[in-house]
Amino acid sequence: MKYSVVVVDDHNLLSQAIGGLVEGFEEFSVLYTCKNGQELLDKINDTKKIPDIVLMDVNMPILNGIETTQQLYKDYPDIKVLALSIEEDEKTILKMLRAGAKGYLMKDVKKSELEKALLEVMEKGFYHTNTVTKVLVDSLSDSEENKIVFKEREMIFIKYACTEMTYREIAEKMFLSTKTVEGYRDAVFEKLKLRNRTGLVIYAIKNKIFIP
Amino acid sequence: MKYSVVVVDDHNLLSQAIGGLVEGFEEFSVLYTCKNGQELLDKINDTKKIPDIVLMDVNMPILNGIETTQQLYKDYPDIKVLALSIEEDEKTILKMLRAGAKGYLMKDVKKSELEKALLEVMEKGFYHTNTVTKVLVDSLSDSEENKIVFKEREMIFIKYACTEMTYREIAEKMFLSTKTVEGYRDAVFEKLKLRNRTGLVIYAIKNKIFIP
DNA sequence: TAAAAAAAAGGGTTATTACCCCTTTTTGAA
DNA sequence: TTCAAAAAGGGGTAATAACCCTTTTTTTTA
Repeated sequence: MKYSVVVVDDHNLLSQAIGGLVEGFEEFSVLYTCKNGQELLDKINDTKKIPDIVLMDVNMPILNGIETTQQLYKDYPDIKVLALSIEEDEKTILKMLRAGAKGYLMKDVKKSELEKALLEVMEKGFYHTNTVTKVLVDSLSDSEENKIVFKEREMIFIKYACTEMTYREIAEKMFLSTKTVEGYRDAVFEKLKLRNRTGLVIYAIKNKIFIP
Repeated sequence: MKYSVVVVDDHNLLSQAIGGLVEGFEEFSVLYTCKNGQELLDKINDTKKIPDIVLMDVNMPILNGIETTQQLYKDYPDIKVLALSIEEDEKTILKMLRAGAKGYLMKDVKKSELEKALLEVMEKGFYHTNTVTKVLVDSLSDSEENKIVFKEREMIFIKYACTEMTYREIAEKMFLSTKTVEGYRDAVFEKLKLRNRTGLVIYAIKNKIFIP
């Protein structure tokens, strides 16, 4: 019995091409394809056709790969997700893996590597390229031994950032230029892999840096 | 013995004019004047010349009237603050009063009213114009009888706003246009008198609308 | 004391936010 | 059934935020 694969990608051409490759593999066959995460979740719920493995694009309209994977992992923990993306940045890779993906491939992956990845995910439970492994190791040193450590000034900045003050106002309070304050913001965002202040406030409250 | 007054305003002309008026009052005399809040706090700490009443501008560089009043109220609760501003908007008035101001006058106040206000603040503890009283009454109905009530959709919006999602992403999640989502934001900000999402996140966590 | 790290700040760009205005459609109650 | 909210959304704009990259000065430490 072949493993069943679902391809989720908003680019019709690409998803068909990938589907074609998969059909060519000895051990795999395509169950169906979807144009976005919502379509996948709906299809699984409606038809109960549950794939063994999902080849998931990360950037899709309606419901993106990260959110879809989270949802899927919650409702169907046995379905393996193998991420397939053009993006290679650390943040995205980590988010996808944290969401439950078993592997992360670039879209320019060779046929042979795709097959290898699919097989390893089904048999070993994961498949990681060197790039992804490095990201994992780096993130590990952030969360275990090294922990995330803020400098004095960064800590002060975080506390001010947990108010309604603009960066200009924070700069006035700290007797610095706004550019310096924005520098602290960038450093803190990088350390915590954040996109905006909303995330910082939640982090600060969670970690009792700021008590509301 | 006359009551001592300190005038804090970044406009030299205006602070001198006000100083002149105060000097003309039977019961008051000017102790000194300052160009911003920081200067006032420094002067009080350095010289220990503590005024009975401070005529405080709201919009000043370095340290504005709201923050200065908060600080002053914490360290010297006996010093009365009478706010003097060109701004007449609800948010500013409320912030100034919450910070501890005993009254709030427009800068185009007449000499006789200024004297009356100073006297009443010293003798009755407060002086409020009709405008300010209305703002107080309105804010009261928000915090006691009426309470702040959010509609269903506003609640959902608030929960999404407590993530790193942009409004565009929230709109996609809620199957609405960004304009509608921005409408919810405006409504919520108005109800809570907020300036930005940072304040909303803190409010939501404080009030257990969102648990991080 | 030379090299490295941290702190401060500037320049520039684009996206997002916050804040107005105002219109249409839907819905609910009088 | 009509009147009034509520819900959804459009247009425009200025300020702010986020994201780059670079430079100078100060502090640390190897």
